[in-house]
Amino acid sequence: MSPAESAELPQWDGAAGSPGLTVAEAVAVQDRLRPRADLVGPGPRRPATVAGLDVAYAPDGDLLAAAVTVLDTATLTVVDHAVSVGRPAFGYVPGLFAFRELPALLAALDRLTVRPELLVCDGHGLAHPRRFGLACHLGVVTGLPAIGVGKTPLVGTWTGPGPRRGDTAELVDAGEVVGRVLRTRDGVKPVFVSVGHRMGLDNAVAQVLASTPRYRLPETTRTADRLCRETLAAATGPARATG
DNA sequence: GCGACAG
DNA sequence: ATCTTGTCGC
Repeated sequence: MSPAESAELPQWDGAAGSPGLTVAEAVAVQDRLRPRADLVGPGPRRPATVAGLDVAYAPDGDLLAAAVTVLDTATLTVVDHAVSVGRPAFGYVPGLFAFRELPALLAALDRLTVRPELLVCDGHGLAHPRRFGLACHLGVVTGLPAIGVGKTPLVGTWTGPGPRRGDTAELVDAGEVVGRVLRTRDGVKPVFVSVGHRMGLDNAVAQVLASTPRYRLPETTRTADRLCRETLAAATGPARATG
């Protein structure tokens, strides 16, 4: 990467380890934004496009690359994409993920030329200790329908689901249904689906199934994951010759 | 008080 | 998230 490009890397307040917000302030922000999340939807039943978002971190944790891919739902092929490179905006605090990744994700979203009809986030939405995970935050901030698809649980308990693709179990936390545990492939570890914004849980599960024709994770997540890793590699490895 | 804890 | 050897299977 050229010096000119490096100079344009987005820089957000607070380098890693010195966040611009305190934990208490971040929690207060979540409490203030939570009422603005639409958890009912139902959201578009047949969206034409769906976006995947993901972030990759450099080994030292000082640099990150965010990627957004927009897929045509009919073919599940990428029709648009964008990336951003920067520093984590907050330390790693389970429950405060958005403050770490959201700035970079928003920067990438801003560079899209196609406005996706749904955001599929790598992480949770409602299935969060304060019911305001990354997917809720991203949805509220962008105004777009958003759902969370987590690979591991953050909160909640469940029983099942059955062993076949499409089998589900309720994800329950403190007596509330906060999401659904969904088997996307026969005999493979399930994923955790929760509502983010402007989409109901039934539809969220349907959208995830529609985007997992072959692997455990949605094509949205897979394409975004690949893109952010490639972007990070390009921003890190090769371009350090003269040193 | 102690452990667990999205990415 | 990232690191990392080996192993099972299409």
